[in-house]
Amino acid sequence: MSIKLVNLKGTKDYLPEEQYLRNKIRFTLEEVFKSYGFRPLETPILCFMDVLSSKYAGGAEILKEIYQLSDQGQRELALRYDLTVPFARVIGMNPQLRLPFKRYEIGKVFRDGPVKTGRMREFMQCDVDIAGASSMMAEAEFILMVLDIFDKFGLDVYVSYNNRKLLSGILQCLQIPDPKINNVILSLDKLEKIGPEGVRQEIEALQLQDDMIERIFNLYDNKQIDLDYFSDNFPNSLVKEGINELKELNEYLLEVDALDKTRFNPFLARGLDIYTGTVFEVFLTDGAISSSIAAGGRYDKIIGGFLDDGKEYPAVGISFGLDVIYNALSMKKEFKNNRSEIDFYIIPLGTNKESLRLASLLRKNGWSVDIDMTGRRLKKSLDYANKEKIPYVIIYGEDELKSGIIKFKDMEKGEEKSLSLQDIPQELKRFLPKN
RNA sequence: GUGGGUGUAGCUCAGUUGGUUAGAGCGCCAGGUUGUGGCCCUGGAGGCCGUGGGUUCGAGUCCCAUCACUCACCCCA
Repeated sequence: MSIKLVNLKGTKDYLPEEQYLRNKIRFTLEEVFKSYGFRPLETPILCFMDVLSSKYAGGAEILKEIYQLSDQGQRELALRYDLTVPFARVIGMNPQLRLPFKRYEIGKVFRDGPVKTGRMREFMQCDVDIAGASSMMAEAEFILMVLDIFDKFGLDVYVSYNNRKLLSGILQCLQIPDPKINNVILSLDKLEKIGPEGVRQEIEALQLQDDMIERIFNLYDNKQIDLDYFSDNFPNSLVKEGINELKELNEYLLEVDALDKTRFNPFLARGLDIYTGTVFEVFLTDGAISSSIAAGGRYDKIIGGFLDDGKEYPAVGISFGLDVIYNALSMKKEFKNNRSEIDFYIIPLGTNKESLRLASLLRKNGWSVDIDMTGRRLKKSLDYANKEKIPYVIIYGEDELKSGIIKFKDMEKGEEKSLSLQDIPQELKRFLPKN
């Protein structure tokens, strides 16, 4: 009986065509991360369960989604479900690290949760965080970095942002009972997604007093909404703090000409317990993908709470969804029908040894070279090169061996040129300059 | 977790009111005489018709169950 070849639900193989673009995305991300002074960090996927599950503000929900396992020593282990806990652990284990500590990590994380499109159980997370910075300069740099990155990808995006202090403070002012504040925030966060009517239904289901609901929606209906409006109408220390932070951030954004790419959205909330201040989400301007393609915010309490060492670790972070970016890019036509990464395909016709030597020579000169090793007919090999979208083919047969002149074929144009074997690297550079 | 949809070749799908050897296109491999691709022609490999029961002389087709995938809500980055 044969084994049934299947992947685990929520996992998948990324075949070369797809993986090529994924690698490119990853490379671009890393390049920009580095240019903003973030340094690479890699942490183990395999963790101790008690470290992963201790005192983390993620709450009990995420704990259910942790993959658990044990080793031969009966230790209770788990697969990491995000990159923030490992980040905090590294800070705790390395007190000599100078703050602010800026790192990025790109790696796989695992969640045993529901699977749907764009949501796997094993997936890539690209996190960039800075610990030890309380200034809004951190947020400004992150937003700037986001814009740089999507500019490189050629994707038109805007950054929606808010401050959690503002939203919570307003709701406090409205006398909404504490236990329900979170629910209201969650509903308001869906304004863009399900519209005001949907949100109204959800909030009405919370059985708040009617005048509270009306006041909430008055806010939404008021087009003139700005920071001064909030500070005038909601005298509350939290609101004030939030507004000051937003104002500081706005000044920075103005200075770096990023205001036209950012939108203040007073109802943006994001995941509940983690964020303490600024929150932001990145969306495609054309709305081709409705969910956010990157998101982050400030979480000043998490690392300190996790380490419990009496110190404070104000932190800001952002997470990029590799798969979402992939989806966005693959919708653009210039990313379809990508030519092969292979520059030349050598077809030996009774010249295996010499062809190997030629391949080696070309590779030393910086090209990617593939070579036929099946000995199949010439037309089959040409067809293969054609289907693989390899741009150039070199035909190296016995005639060429004798004359020292090989045939060099442009697969797209169909043109064929004769080139002297002696100075082939120089000749080929004229057709396909390497950078 | 709730509700809907779909399961037939590697992929996209046909498959009449139940009827005998299960189909197409694409892809893959090979051939259409010696070393020239993209088109065309021919052939080949590849299916327990998701799985298990039931109805029937007979089930890919009808019924039940189950599993998987998928979409929408719920929840969650």
